[in-house]
Amino acid sequence: MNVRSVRGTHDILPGSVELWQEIEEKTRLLFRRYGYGEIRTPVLEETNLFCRSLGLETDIVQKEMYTIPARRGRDISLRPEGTAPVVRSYLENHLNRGSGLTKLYYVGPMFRRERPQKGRYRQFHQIGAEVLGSDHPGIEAEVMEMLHVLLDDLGVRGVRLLVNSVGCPSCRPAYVRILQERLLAESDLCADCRKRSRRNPLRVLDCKQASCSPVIDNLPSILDHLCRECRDHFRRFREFLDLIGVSYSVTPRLVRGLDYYVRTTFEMVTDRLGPTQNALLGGGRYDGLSELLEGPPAQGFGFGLGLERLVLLLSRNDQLAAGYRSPRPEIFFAYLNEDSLEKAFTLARDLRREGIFAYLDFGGRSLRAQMRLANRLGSRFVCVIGDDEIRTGLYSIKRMADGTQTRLQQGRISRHVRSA
RNA sequence: GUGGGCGUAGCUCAGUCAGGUAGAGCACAGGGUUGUGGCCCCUGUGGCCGUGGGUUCAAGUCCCAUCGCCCACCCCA
Repeated sequence: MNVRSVRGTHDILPGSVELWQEIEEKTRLLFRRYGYGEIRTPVLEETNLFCRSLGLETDIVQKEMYTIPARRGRDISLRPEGTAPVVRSYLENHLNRGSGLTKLYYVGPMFRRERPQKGRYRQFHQIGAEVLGSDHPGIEAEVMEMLHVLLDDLGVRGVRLLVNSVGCPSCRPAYVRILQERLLAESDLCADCRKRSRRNPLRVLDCKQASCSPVIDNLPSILDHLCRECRDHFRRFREFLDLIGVSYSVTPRLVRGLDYYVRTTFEMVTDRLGPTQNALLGGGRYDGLSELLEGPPAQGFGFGLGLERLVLLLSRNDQLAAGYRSPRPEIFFAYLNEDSLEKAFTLARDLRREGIFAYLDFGGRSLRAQMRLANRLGSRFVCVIGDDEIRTGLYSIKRMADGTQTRLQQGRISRHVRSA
């Protein structure tokens, strides 16, 4: 076949889609308990939305967006992430009216034009949640606790929570200057880091090159340069985490890619996805984002979780992935000729109307082949229809488990299937 | 964008080193059983050997190019 799915995109087929459904169902149920409402925003947004919110220097904006040219200045792009669209919708639809706190979650596809790799695709899916209208550190801990419960519910083990504070506009610039001075004086950095040192020094902290590690380890920590408010916020946040009993490690090197983050940032990582694709989910606070979009001040906090990565983790967990079996027919109608097919056709319809899973094959197979099919599908009963049955009005019903067979009147079939 | 691996039946893969009629298992279809599944046995369908070019009497196999998939780097979910 010469038509294939586009690079980096994948079909989710029966047999694996059920795991996705289970994840989504558990998520919806849980998030509802925490007061989140679902929001569905368009997959297309003005390119500008992402340029302004994520930052022009980010990889996403620089090279990873699928952009469709449109009227000058109004190009549109497939969304590369979920937070900016939610905030856009929040502002556009005045969702802040009424209560001070707005909790929203979403599930859907995101698009980034990168080289596909294990756990990273061009169309991928995220579950995300955003809390708008509060800058309280407690809500941050609540989100993490909720995620903790979700992963636990799903049977994900071995996930570590990393937390950090990246400061705010009043303290971060000073730190970045100090950092940059130190970095420009260093000679043992990789080529990328030398570039980053000039353009975006914070990103150096994220470098995974082994050769850069010793240098990075000796750099000043942002946590030592937070302003009083940020320091208090971060301390309070950790107190709440302790209170709920969620364990974490403070990771000053955790900077994250997007410009809009302030104060608390976090990731949940696992070593079961490889050394670099280790982030299962990530997020943080973005109090200035609304203003970047020319909205009124509005604090925000949220996360995005990579569904493909979650599925990858769970697929190795036999009880969830390998345990799936397609639904088994309760009764399979096998027929011998065209007349009996018509009878089977109407009988199947009647039983389905009673809520029974009735299976009828149109492959023109021999009776033997139909029996084999019924067996392979795991049907509990098979009804064989031939001239005898039509003449007498008594239908042969075979229980596949033990091979016993009885003859029943049409009206009795459903009860028989149900009872056994 | 850079590097590595792999493209042979619907699926999983042998065959490539040493050029000589295209293979196995599973799946599918028919039969052994004229109206009855599983186990077993027999038979059968199914391949531009990714694509194009080159070398050769002869290419799945050697050479060149190209496309695709996977993995890794970068970065992230």
